[in-house]
Amino acid sequence: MIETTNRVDEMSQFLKLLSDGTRLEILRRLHVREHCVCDFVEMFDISQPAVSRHLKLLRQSQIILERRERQWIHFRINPDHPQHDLLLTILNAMELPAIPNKSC
Amino acid sequence: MIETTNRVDEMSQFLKLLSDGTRLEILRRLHVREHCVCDFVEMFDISQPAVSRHLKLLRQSQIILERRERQWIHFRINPDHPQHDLLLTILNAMELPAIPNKSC
DNA sequence: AGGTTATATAATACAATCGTTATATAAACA
DNA sequence: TGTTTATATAACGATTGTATTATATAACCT
Repeated sequence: MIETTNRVDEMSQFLKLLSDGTRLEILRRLHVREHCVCDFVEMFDISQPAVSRHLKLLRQSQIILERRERQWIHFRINPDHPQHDLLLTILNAMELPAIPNKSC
Repeated sequence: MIETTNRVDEMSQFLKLLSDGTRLEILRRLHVREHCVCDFVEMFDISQPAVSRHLKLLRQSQIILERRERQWIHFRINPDHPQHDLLLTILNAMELPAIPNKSC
């Protein structure tokens, strides 16, 4: 049961990281394309340090990767994260369902 | 963007409910079969009121359904919950990967 | 070198979460 | 009716999460 407990703990940790609206929105944007910190600072109604902290949590858990280019730090989703597939499923589940075609 | 924000909020609320080890374990068990409160009280090293509170959160959000039978209350996963498919994906992601057969 | 821009960290306050113990309710049973 | 069993609620405390402001660091530009 230790094996199972670890899996539950890992999953609950992972889901905890996704269970914040700001972080989910960050990931939703990163799913579309790379963004720098300043994009998110503009985007949200919270302080720059608050944004920085959210990004740090996602980075520390390897859900996102960073790349410095001159003075900007760009973030992107890490496709090699163990739960990457699940992340995509969750992000897709937030998209609007496709509008069905009338008469193909 | 209001539409999107709502979707993000709903999802983060949903994931918050799943981001607790005890609740994930409860759901993992309910995925196998119905359980009564007393099963969970035996199973975990927390008090009966603590178990009751976790079940209340899952019930209030309609992730699980309850059924009273004599003095026991039985819980089961609600297959009609809007995020039911996602829940199953998450529960399955916690299972051990199948051991590949050597030479079929 | 000094100023500006981009980002991170520290200190702190507040709110949310999760546990506990004590108590209430509801059904079963003697 | 009184007791036992199953479950829920209330009150409270400890821990964690998330925000803020102030400050530090790092890169770039005169």
